[in-house]
Amino acid sequence: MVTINDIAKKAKVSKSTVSKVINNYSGVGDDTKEKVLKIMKENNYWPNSVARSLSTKKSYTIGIFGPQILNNFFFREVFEGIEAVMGDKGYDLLYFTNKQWDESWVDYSYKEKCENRNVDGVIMMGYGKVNIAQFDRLLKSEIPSVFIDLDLVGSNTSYVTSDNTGGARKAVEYLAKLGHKKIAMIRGLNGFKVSTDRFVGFQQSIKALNLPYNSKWMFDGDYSMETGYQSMKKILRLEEQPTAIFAEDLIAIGAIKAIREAGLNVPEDYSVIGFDSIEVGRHYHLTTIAQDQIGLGEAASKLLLNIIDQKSFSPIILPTRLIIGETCREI
Amino acid sequence: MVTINDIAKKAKVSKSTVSKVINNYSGVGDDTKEKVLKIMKENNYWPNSVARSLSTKKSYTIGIFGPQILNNFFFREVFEGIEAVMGDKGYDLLYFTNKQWDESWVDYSYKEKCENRNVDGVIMMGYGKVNIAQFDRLLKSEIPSVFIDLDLVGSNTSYVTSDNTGGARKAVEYLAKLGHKKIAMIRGLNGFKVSTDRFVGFQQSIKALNLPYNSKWMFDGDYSMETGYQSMKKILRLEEQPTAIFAEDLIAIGAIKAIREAGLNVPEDYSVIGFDSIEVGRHYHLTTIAQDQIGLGEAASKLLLNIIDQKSFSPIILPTRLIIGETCREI
DNA sequence: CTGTTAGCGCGTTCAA
DNA sequence: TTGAACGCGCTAACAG
Repeated sequence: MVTINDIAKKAKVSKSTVSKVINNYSGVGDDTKEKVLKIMKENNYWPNSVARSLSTKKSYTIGIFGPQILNNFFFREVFEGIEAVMGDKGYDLLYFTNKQWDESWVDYSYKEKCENRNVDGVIMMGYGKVNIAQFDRLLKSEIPSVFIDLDLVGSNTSYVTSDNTGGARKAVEYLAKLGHKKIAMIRGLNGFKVSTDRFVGFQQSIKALNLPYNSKWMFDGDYSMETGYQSMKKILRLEEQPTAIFAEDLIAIGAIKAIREAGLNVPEDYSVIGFDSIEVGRHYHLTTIAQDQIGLGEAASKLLLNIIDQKSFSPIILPTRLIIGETCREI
Repeated sequence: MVTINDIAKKAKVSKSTVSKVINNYSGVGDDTKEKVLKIMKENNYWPNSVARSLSTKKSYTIGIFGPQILNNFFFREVFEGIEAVMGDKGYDLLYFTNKQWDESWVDYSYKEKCENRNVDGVIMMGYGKVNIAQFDRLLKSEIPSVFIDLDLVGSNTSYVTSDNTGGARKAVEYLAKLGHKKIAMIRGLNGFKVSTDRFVGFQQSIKALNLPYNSKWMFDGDYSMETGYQSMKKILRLEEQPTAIFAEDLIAIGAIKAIREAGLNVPEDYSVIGFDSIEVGRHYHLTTIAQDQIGLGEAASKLLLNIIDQKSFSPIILPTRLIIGETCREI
């Protein structure tokens, strides 16, 4: 590896002069500067980030934590948005694996892992209310951090999320416009803010539109097709039937599967509206409330960069959008 | 941030003694060792990786390059395998964004980017034959590297891939067993080794089984539903019709769409067999040749660790598996 | 405008 | 068994 010393020797100057050229500082003669630049290029030289960050405390690295990122098609798109913005600004991304240091640390040592790698900031995604206690030391530290879909704030912490409450209202309002009054909701992701918010929005609209609320039409589960499938089977056995189902995309797909297995059809027998707009949903022509996943990643990145620059740390709430597919009908 | 000096002072020993404790070296008294360990724990101390890698040249970081990783559901699963193995071994993953240093570098500076970040090794994925020239400096360097689906070898370079040739043969053999003789193939990913290999396997089987080969049944395109859709529309207009279609999953799904739009059915009118076994395919009950994506990531990681340890660098070819869905029928 | 020196946090000789 | 001194590659004060 070619180092600053190599360049200095070849250019017959001191390494601090080379350093000044690298950082484009003033106080270097035009001819020496040119000479140094020439030799740098000839040798494919670029200053080592690791050594650099040791003395500057700036690594141009953003840490990423998330227990479910890689096997989740939602976060995959968020990641895409992060990459675009951070790449433009000259940052690389350090994905922290689940490696553990010591049994006494388990995986609550976010702060130490960040300090250990000198990251300039960290994006946390895929965590719910249940994990909050784990973030204690991180939140109290000086490390700039942005949470996705978890409303934590602090002097160096903020968050980005979609307008889940408003999105759920949109879903109910759309169904109501089509004439639906009896609406079931299947929730996944228990203990996650997104789920709570959507439930709140659902209830707000039910009340505002004077629609009947029936606790038998409310279901809980995890974020899976299976939850939708099993919940829908229960709905099918109900005496008083809803005419529409509201559920996150993957769950909605499971529900559709159960409906079809029962010899019924969507939207003829039940209208189904999803939430998220994941790729798979498009193959079902699912009517859904879309989030802007890439936008979430971009917004999180810009917010984090602002926090790093000590500019602003106001949370960002992104709007949702109704996408009309073929799974809802007028009744 | 608490450093080795803080610990040394609090324990009233020199920092080199602390260093010896950290690295579990011999030559430290039991009582001093215990005292130091106690103070380390009390202060949530862990040695800084950045500083450490500067002197040891070992960063416990694996670099990841890939132009299409994040928006590709195939590589998402590969990534999952990488994370599992690397996490176990104490490595974190550095995802290189598309940031550029200088117009004269464009994005061919893999070697320098690796050196710049002191990564211990690098996994390259999503590249094809067309990119080979870009890897010249990387391959000639000492940096341990593993390519996924690109057969590059060297003293510190190796690769991992699926048995694409054999997989394609399996597909044709299965169709032949069902009575199909006239088989069309739609290829995506031009310029990529996987595509070439699959085509070779296809032709081998056609020859071995004495099936008719018709150049009008061969189609090229990119890896997209659209390619499948458009190619299938052309097939539908052909005088001499094939009875079965072989194509990568996403392409196969596009073909199915075209078939259905024409008022025909799968597998009644055409049998369709895919390759890859991506998640979306399961929603179509696609018969397909499955690769082990997670296994690819795991194998690449283990191979890279072996190269790092100077153990072995033999390429790894993973077997494929026929998954019988509902898109092929006996004729 | 240029070079010398010290220090970032850690590992590694080599004396003591 | 311990610690002082040096170096990893770079930046930043400070002299000259």
